[in-house]
Amino acid sequence: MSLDRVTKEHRVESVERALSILEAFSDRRRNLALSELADETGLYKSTILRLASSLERYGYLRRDDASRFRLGPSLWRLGSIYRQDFGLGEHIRPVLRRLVTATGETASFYVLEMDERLCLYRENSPNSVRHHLEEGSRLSLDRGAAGHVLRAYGAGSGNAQQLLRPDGGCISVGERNPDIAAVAAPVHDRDGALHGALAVSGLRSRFDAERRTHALELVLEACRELGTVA
Amino acid sequence: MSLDRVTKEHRVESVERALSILEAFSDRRRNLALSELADETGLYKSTILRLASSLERYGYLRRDDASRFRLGPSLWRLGSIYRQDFGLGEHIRPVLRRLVTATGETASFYVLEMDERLCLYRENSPNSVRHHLEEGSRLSLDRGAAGHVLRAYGAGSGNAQQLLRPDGGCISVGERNPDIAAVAAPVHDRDGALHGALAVSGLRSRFDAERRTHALELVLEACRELGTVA
DNA sequence: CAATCCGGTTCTGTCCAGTAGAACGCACAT
DNA sequence: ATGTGCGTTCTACTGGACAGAACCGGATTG
Repeated sequence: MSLDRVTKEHRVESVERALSILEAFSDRRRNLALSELADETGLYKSTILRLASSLERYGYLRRDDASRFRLGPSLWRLGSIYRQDFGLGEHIRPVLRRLVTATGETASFYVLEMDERLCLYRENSPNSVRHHLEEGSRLSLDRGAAGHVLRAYGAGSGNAQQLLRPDGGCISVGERNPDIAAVAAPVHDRDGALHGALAVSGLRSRFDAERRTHALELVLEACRELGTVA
Repeated sequence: MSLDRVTKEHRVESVERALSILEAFSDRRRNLALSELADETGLYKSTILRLASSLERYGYLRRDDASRFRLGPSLWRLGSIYRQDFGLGEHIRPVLRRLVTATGETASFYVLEMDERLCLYRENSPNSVRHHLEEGSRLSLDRGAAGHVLRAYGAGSGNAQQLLRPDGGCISVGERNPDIAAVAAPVHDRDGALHGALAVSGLRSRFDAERRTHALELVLEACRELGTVA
């Protein structure tokens, strides 16, 4: 009987213990002491040291001069391969940059992963000093224009359709962050399947209704352009 | 007795088996069949399926509609945290972009990891159509201006010092790729420790001796600027 | 049409890999 | 001098993980 692979019973407990060590890190917690890892994962320190030794050997973890653990270079290397698999290569940054220039706001590209969105590319606006979000960030799908777009086109969520405009894009104001407004639209690949969502976002005080409408036009046009290379 | 951590005997074989599955992927081989993974890793297919189940569950691997394995989103997310740890945030892309604009060539930032260099940031020149190198790429240290710089300042290699210019930078022509010339210089952090190397590279037919000298001046200036934020 | 091949999946007896958790050493605080 | 907390080492014990055969289904070949 063929179970769904992700939920199937097969598992290797040691591997999942090791991965749970890696999962303890976040952009707010980029280095951790042994005791902190023990607290976070519930693993014994001796267990962590053994697992960490293997992770270090393969470059997934490292230890700094103060014996604190940090994530290792193999993650960046393999993560970059994951991103390359979306096939946007050298095309997306110029497109994002044009959007930044034309709108004065930050431009991003998100993909749908499970029940979240993941930021693959981001070009910050020189104007946005406290709009801090990094490539690699995970965000929810239930707030923000890009979340609605990914939910509507990719996750088959009926209610997200209602949040879309007739042109297929979406505008949100102060949903994920009260001060931020965003516009987004879907990028489809040649087969018509959802590839990701292109978004422009900025402080709502500057990114007003008129500018949002104009930005969405530019985003929709950029999505059509990206759709020809995906 | 305190052994060097990376070479110490402790290891968890199952974890290293799982990681060897991830290591089978590269930018040239972004999706693999079960049999290909078996060939590449030497593991039994049943072993791979068990290990892969855990990797999938944590988002490190996924399977597409054709049952081929691909790297998963967790690698991009954690890899981005690794890159953030270098603290270059929003400062480096504008610096790289200025170098691209001023020189007409591609600009990159590399860090030293073990006995290799790893590309963390890259801004491609619109001119360079076949100068294909991605963020995340690993390169050797023994060829190319950036490799020499990282070896000289970070790996304590005596002979690399000789390849440096009096101003601390380096120029290379056709070392790693016969058609490519590059200039590079070190970025130090506030403590004076090596942070990474900034490089500009392009086709040697266009990136001639005069332009390289000028580019190196700009790179050295940019390195000083980046040194104040690292 | 039957036989063969190949890739992916399932199953289970066996064994040793991996864990739990105590003990230890060291630095720092009281 | 004593107590605390962190990181490291050690080992008896157990169940996690593997090897590898068997199976299934689709594609190919004769």
